[in-house]
Amino acid sequence: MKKLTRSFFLNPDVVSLARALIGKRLLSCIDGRKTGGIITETEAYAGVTDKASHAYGGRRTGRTETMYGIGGTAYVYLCYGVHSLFNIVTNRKDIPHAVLIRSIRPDTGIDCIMQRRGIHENIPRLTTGPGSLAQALAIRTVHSGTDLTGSLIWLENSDIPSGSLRIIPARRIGIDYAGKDALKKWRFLLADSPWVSHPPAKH
DNA sequence: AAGAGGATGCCCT
DNA sequence: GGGCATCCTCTTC
Repeated sequence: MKKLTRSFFLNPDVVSLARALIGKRLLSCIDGRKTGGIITETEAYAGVTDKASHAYGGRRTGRTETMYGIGGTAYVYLCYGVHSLFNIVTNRKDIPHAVLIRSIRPDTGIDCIMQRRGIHENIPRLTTGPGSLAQALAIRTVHSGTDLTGSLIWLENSDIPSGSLRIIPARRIGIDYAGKDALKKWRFLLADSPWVSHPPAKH
């Protein structure tokens, strides 16, 4: 299947891009093993104007520096001292937009993923939630700055017709400190998929 | 130089 | 629904 190229990641609308990533495939070939699957859950982080973003107000530190690079770069950081969280930097250089990939449905290297996760069945817990997903694909903080048009971590189109995808917007997770921005529905989920970390409330 | 806390996950009740 | 693991990054002194 066809690898996504630079132009895809340069979209200036990070919220649209987060939605467009649902149904694409995320792959890694790390430690000699190819693993990946269909993206089922994402969150948009809109840089300097988004209180939930690490780059809010133009913050620029050693950690966040990669967010200021060109779209199609990985931004990986450690959360709670335990979990690596994988983001895709978007937009042109110096605009620190990013999309957090929260969940995938695995379709490649499932045995390897089960081994890395210490789980011996193919169940949603394997690759849902950003920390679990990064562990499944062996993505660690050393991979921050990786070029996503290369051959270590990359994205592909899937064979799912994009018109057939039902996508649900929802509030982002774990950003209660972000005031009004915490209410924005900038998380996107594949409808009715069990491969998501926080299913939306039902009515 | 030191301390607080975080875009989480897992296990317990 | 609550506690805790675990450590890096950033802020402040």
